[in-house]
Amino acid sequence: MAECCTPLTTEPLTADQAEVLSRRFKALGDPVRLRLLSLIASHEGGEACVCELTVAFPLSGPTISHHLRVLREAGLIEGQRRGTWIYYRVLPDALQTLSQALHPAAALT
Amino acid sequence: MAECCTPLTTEPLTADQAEVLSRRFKALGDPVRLRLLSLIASHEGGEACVCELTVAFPLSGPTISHHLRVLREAGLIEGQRRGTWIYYRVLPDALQTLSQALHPAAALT
DNA sequence: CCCCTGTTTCGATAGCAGTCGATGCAGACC
DNA sequence: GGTCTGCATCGACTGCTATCGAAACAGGGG
Repeated sequence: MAECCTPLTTEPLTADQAEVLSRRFKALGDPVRLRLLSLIASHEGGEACVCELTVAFPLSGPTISHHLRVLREAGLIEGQRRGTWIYYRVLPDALQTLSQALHPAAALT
Repeated sequence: MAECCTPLTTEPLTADQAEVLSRRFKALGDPVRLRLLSLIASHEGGEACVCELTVAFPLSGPTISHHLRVLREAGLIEGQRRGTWIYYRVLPDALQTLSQALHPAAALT
């Protein structure tokens, strides 16, 4: 699974580690997805309904659904159906993994 | 310039902030670029020559040069010519900005 | 049971991104 | 000065991606 908690600044990434990380960073490499993630994460209760997300952008429903799927398949969010609506929630571990990977590791003497 | 030191988990990103951040994340969304960045950052002295980077991948010189340009234009690295060789160095502030943006902000009560 | 709403999936299209070979440019060395 | 090496840029090709409208699917309510 190539888990990586070591900052990429301390030692070179292996090809496998880079593959895993880049997959997630690529998911963040779109302004719409970044705002979707931010909307979900900062929403009350840590989760948001797709209907709330859709109205926040001048984009069609399928497009929002597509971006949510990209985020979901990158392991950054997960969805849960409750009755009529589907609620999305951020997976904090994924964010932390990325945040740690980018940590400048200023401790390099 | 839409600087953002607030984690995207605490409040929704504006469109401008998302534009700036996504530009950098997109640059990280490729395994080759991620490994290039890691190679540069973890290299002795914090900088690496292009010639060392090129031989680390089964890719052509122009392709490596292209990826370095993407990283450079994203503000993640900078290059400096010294004699025959060009040395690239990581800009730590950029990494820290991204790392902070992704911080899970577990402090949300 | 049928419809209505919310969400995803499908198919198509236009634009972007990764890769290469060829070429150009800047220093170094003879 | 000519040439050789290191690196960047150019032009082209291929594959991926963002977006949409149309259609399918899932629950809820009449």
